[in-house]
Amino acid sequence: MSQSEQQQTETVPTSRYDAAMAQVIETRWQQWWDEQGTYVQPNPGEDGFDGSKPKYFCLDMFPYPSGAGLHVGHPEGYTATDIICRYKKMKGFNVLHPMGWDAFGLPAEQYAIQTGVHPEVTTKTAIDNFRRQLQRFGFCYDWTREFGTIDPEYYRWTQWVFLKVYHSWFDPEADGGLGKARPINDLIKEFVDGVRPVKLNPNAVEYTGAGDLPDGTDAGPWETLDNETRKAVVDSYRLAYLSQQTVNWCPKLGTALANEEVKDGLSERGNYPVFRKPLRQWMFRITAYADRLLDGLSDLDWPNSTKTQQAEWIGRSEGAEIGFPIVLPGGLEMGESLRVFTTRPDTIYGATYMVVAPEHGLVEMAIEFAGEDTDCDKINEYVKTASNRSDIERQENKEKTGVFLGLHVRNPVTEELIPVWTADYVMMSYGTGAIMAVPAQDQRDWDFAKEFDLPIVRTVTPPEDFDGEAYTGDGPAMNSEILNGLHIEEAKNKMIDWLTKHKIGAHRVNFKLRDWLFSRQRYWGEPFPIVFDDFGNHHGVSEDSLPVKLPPLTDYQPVESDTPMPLLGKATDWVETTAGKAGVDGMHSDSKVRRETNTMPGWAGSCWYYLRYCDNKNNDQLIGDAAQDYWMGEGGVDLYIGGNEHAVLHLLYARFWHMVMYDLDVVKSKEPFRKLFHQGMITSHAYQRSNKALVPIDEVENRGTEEQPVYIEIADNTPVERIVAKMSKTLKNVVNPDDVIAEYGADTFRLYEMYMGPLEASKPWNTRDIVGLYRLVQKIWRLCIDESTGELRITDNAEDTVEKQLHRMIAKVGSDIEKLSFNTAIAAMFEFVNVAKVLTKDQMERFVRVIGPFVPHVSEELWHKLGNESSVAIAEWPNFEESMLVDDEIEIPIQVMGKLRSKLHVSRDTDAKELEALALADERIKELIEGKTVRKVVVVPGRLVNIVAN
RNA sequence: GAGCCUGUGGCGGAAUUGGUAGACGCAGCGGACUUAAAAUCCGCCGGGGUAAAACCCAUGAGGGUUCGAGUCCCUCCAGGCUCACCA
Repeated sequence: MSQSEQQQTETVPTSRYDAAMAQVIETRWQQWWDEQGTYVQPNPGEDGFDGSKPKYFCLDMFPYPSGAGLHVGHPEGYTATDIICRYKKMKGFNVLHPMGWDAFGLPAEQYAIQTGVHPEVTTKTAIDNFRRQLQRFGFCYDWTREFGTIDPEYYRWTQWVFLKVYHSWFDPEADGGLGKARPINDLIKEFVDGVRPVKLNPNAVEYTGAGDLPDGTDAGPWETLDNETRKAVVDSYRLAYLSQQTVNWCPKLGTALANEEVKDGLSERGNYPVFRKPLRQWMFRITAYADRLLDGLSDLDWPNSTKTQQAEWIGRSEGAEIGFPIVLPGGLEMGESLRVFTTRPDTIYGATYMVVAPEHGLVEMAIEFAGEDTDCDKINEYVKTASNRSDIERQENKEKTGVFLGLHVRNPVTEELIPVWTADYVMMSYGTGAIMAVPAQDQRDWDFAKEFDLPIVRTVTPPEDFDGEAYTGDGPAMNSEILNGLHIEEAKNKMIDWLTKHKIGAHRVNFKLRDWLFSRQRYWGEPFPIVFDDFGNHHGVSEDSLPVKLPPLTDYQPVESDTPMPLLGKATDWVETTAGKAGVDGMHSDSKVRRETNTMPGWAGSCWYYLRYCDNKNNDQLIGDAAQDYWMGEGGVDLYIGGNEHAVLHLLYARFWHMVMYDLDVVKSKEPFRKLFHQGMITSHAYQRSNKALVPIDEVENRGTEEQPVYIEIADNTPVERIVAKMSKTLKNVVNPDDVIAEYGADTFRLYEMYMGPLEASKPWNTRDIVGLYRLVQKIWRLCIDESTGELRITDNAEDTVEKQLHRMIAKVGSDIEKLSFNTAIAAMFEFVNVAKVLTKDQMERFVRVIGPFVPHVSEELWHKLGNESSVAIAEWPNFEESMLVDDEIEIPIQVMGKLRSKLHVSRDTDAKELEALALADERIKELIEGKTVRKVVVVPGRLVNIVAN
């Protein structure tokens, strides 16, 4: 051994906190917690459950276990909830803090197709990897409650909920007009008893099913009807129903997608083009809940932006539905009206033409009753082009196109005949698929009118200096006979009254929200608990034949095609079965049935998972009463943290399921998630060329200094700008949590992510900054442990300033955790270790507990070194004294005219009079106000003095 | 096009909710210890100004309310997110 090496070994302390020690400490305690069951939270009725404690249900959005492993964004939210849960536990709560896997869905299937490995295998591998990674963070999850949405014991209940919804209808009159779901058997009984007229659901506008009954017509007494008609009527009321719908068909993915899964005409997964196509699909009647989904938002402690997004998605707008009598070529009135929805009934005098969507029924009628002015070829051509245009094309090209249908309607207020056009700027899916065009007050109509030379009549007087085109602002009505002079609101009301009185129209509320398309033609999802008989009628299987297990498929390659071919169709043995085997009540057990071959969308499993955590081992019920009463209580989940990318989809769907289950007495809380919080995105850096193109980080070098960097793209020596960008594989700026833990340990990682900034803010990852938090852990260690011996460093003399600072830290950390302000809580820890040089045993025991939620491993290690045998996780949160938080002597700024000029050092409780006197007597102040008149002295005791003098 | 959010040192961010702007961390600079370095400890650290002070400027820009504005109001600029031909 050389001399220098010898010296080195002598100088390196034997017990220094470094990465190697972090690994040892962290894995040791993680194993111990696991053995001890430290984080296992018993349920009501189980051993060790203490019902006297209040509950805290803290939920993370469970991850989708992808093959790529954990992203640094995952532990951000998870560390936050972990800190809160540990804190709440120490404050005496029973804490429910579970974790599971959202494991069905398209990405897993796509990945399986790419790799040729079965999705069940890849998904389970990914889950194991995710679990390992999460456990390495030392999160206090109760792993005995873990499950995946792909577990048959779990999706059994997903299917059970589907059946519940399937066997229900929405009674709009129930609950005093609020409406609620009721069992479908109630409805049938009302039909049988003659209490309710038997007719197709008037609210089921989408229904085009088998019964051949015109919408709204009474079918006659129940007993006179054949089975087919009865079924058609009942089915039209179901909350889960089959419908021929124009859906978003994605040929590349071989499946239909929900509106929510289509962004800018491309599939959210994979970015493939999406086209409109009619398909027979399972739908959820979520529109029945539009009002309740909207109204329920007001009571929730959710971010405003999320509430706004949901409200806008639901898209409630008030206006009128108006009928315009149709006049065929040649002047024949056939007694039918073209119905439109408008938010501006006051502008009806300016309605100079009508537009219907290309898919609207009137287009066919125009061809059927074609006159001289009807160019059938042109119309057919237009409709065909419009349906072939993907949504992206529609959005890219907003130039107005359209064709005159050759027929007219009578404007019911002016009695004038106005032409009817078809154009793709009117959507079949909104309102009635038809509009009255008022070019003077709507820019889109204006553009169309200009394009096709249609008349424009202003009915709202624009301001004198108005030089725009369509005027959408307020002003007195003009050219509007009975409305002239009225402002918009009054005019609207007056017109609606008039329309109602003349039975031409009525007040109407319209929603953007569409019913939820629930079928997918893919393999990796929950099968429907539904079979079809030889006549094509659907039947739910019985509850006790659940789960309907997903059949193993070796060939899960999707068929890229324009016609849907559900993958489960390949499992012929599974599909072709009998009523007895499938478990259909009320059919002969040998009757042949075919199983539904569509699967549920990825959202299904996440719609109710929070409930299952409460009682995940219950084989008889989705959730037991005692568990539900305790954990869900009145308000549901106490805190739900996850990304805002779920602001609409998941959170809206889950609320909908919850409301249905509430109506059907499955759950007792009105809403699932009382408080919601979104963690911000963790971003990274990348470089940007002058043309805004992004450059990966490994293609740029800094040719300047640290202080004045000059970033140059290596390939062509051009300067680029350093910007904040999302982490992505292509930019090569992804950070792997495993690497960070290996270099610094999990405690440092946790501190770093919490110290980056406010939890809700999006913030860039800065590897350089991690060392600051690493040093904090080391300082904590050195404050408590003698590095050279590994023994505790304890003093018998409590120093006043240290004791005071400790109380402050306890108070600050506690209140900051409650506010989810973790960065400032950590700042308080820095301040404490910067002040404290040595602690008494009593002080150390309090200190170690306060840091516990943030750095559980170091805390546990020190806690045990202090002689404790049980976990610090179940220790009590230390108290602080209010009196220790304030200084006896405080500094009071003296301002003159609002500018800081001097300071007073006075006793904390100096009153206003004395402060004023002291301030005016201050040497510096005397100088400044000399020769001036003191107009006013503002004194805020304990805060400041401001002298107004001039 | 509509709605929402954000803008504070070289960087990440604090600011008792209208009351001393820049807590805390990173980076940087100076010093102590060391043969040297690392680690650690002490100090400095928005700009101008001064020997040092005083003082002046400063929270994207401009205006307003107020004894007092990063915080409230109006206009504008920049960036981000969401929705988007929704009648």
